[in-house]
Amino acid sequence: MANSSRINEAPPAAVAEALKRLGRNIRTARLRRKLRMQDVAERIGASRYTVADIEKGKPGTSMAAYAGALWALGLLDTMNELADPDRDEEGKTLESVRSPKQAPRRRKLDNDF
Amino acid sequence: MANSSRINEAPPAAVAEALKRLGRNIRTARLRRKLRMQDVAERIGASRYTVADIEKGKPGTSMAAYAGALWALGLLDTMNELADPDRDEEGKTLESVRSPKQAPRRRKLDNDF
DNA sequence: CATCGATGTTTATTTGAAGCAACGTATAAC
DNA sequence: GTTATACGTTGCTTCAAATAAACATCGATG
Repeated sequence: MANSSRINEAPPAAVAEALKRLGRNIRTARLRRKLRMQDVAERIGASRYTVADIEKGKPGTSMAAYAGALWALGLLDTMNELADPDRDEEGKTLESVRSPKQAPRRRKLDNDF
Repeated sequence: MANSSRINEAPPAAVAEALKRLGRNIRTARLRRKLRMQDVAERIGASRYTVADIEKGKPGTSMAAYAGALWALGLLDTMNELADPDRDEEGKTLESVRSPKQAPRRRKLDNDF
């Protein structure tokens, strides 16, 4: 990354916690399968240091690295439900009759929410 | 070569597809909530270009950016099941009686798996 | 309890992610 | 149809993600 964005430098607590839990889950799955960090690294074409970052829940590490780790462990299918529109009940309620391809226009000094 | 890892440059097809689906899901959720890319960007402290990358499923974009987008849309809880050890039936089967904190040692020329 | 591989940590280096500005296109609101 | 805004895309700059080497520590296994 470059100009350091807040989401990577200091993510909201809920996000940071979610990443740490994901990292712990990935580590648990790896150890259950008796694989070394390097084994996972080789399967996804990365270094063992990147796998270590994933298991620490490092925010700035790439999405592909995380997804690749899941893939290497045979857990990629657990990603399919992520933000699944069919399960997004709140979203379905909010949706209007039509499905716009763009967000609605805002007035210049629209300071809502 | 420093920053270029295969997982970011050319992820496995299954991983690339999972990321694109996730990006589409996030876009659907955003539009249902009638938010602009910039609205989501401001909530997570990033630029609209990063949100655009997320919705395209760009592999190299940070995990925190993806998780932050889910958080901004109230969908972070869908991440809790990711690689959940309790649901990892294959992992539980593979696990030995004890839970080692390290992967087993390998011989030097161990070329298995 | 000794060995040696797995993992943590540091440092240095390189490359690409992220920001930003600018321009063009698409679309929704009128 | 007109217009203001959302979105797509490109080129450029900046700085952190990723790598690798080196060393320390942890821990599985005999």
